[in-house]
Amino acid sequence: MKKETGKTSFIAEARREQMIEAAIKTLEEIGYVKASLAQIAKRAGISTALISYHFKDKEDLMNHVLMKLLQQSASYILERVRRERTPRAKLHAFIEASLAYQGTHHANNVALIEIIFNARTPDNIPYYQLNDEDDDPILHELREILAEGQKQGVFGAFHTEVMANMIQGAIGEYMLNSSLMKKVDLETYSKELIRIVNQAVCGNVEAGKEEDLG
Amino acid sequence: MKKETGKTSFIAEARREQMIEAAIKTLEEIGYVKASLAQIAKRAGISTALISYHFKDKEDLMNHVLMKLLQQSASYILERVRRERTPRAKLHAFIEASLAYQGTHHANNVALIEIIFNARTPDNIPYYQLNDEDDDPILHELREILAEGQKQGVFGAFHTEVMANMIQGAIGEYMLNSSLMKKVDLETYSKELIRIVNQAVCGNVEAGKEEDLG
DNA sequence: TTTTTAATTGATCATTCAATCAATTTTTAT
DNA sequence: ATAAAAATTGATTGAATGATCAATTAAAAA
Repeated sequence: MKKETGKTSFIAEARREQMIEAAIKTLEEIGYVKASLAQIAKRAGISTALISYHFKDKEDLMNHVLMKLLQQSASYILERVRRERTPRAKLHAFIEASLAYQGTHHANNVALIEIIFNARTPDNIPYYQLNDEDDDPILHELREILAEGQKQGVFGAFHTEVMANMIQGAIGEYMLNSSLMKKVDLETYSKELIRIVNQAVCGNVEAGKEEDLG
Repeated sequence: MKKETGKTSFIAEARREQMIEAAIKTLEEIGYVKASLAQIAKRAGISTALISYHFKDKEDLMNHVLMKLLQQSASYILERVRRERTPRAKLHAFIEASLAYQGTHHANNVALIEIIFNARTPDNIPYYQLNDEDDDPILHELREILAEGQKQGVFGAFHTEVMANMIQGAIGEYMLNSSLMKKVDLETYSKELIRIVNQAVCGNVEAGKEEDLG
């Protein structure tokens, strides 16, 4: 890892992967504030200094963790959405896959939350206030599904940006609100949310026309 | 503040209030991780030791800040909801007030987020995973509005718990997602969200009967 | 006024942490 | 086999932090 070329050896890459996994486990177990390099190293079974050797600094490590978490959930969801053909089926798949991922990758979600709400850029801007550079690919897909449904006339009139974020918010709520998790199991929440959203997007196409809707 | 009686002098109470305000400002400006007692004291124009004198420890201070933030937003929202009479009007007021509070109390919301996603109990449980003891009074009100609307027959059939959390999630999304704030202004988001929710709760009361809805 | 109690401070302590470095082992290249 | 580069470690450093304490000032009670 001494050379500045983009190349990294297999062993270095494996180590980095190992550290990223250990970091995720650490974040889940004790949270960001207590997730010191020593704690992460302990879980990886290595020395603290080795982390500094493979990553520029702690922020660099956390950024790699974050990237991995985002890519993993995005590919999981998008893959399932793209199996479907119609906007309605895609929308259902989107909600179902988003919630299913949370159910099957709990540690990942906790780690994601810990990083997003704790990490800050060098100029001290919290990650949760960062506008995802280009754009969140998941939200982008959701927007496209909604727009396509409206174009095809199977969805009614509504403000797509607001609808998309409402759906995302409803999905995220299940991840954040643990008392909700206790009251409603994942399957029920998924099924009912799909039903409610379906009702919301179906809309009253004629009635909507009286006003200028986005 | 030496005596263990419940009484606190006026001056002590004012100081505590001042420190809580300084803590909110600090949390907004530099975030929880960097919000050391020294930073908070600096913004309050007092010495670090004085915080330890008036609060048991840092966690105690943060708990007081959190309580104040929760009470303030709850009273703001609930007061406006209770002015309305019909379930539909109450629901609209709920959404509008929740979003309006965010718009007019930005610092408070940032501080709230910082605490909820960073603070942990002594046994290391993050606040965001805590089931609000009894129950969140805001969510409770929302549930009641929805149930009452269904009872009166002005709302259709839907799973109230899921609907309530979907609405809360949609509201919270605006607070958390800053790229959304840039794309859609608060007034538009509020108006459109009310419209969408209205469509969702109105429901197709007859069509819903074919299945067993919660 | 005097005395007692409350409020406030500066200094200090022990701890924790990220980062660094020289030294050592392992891997790769010659 | 040997030299060179990469990987890994233990120890250390310097900075930051929460908490504590004796000392000082302000307020309240006597």
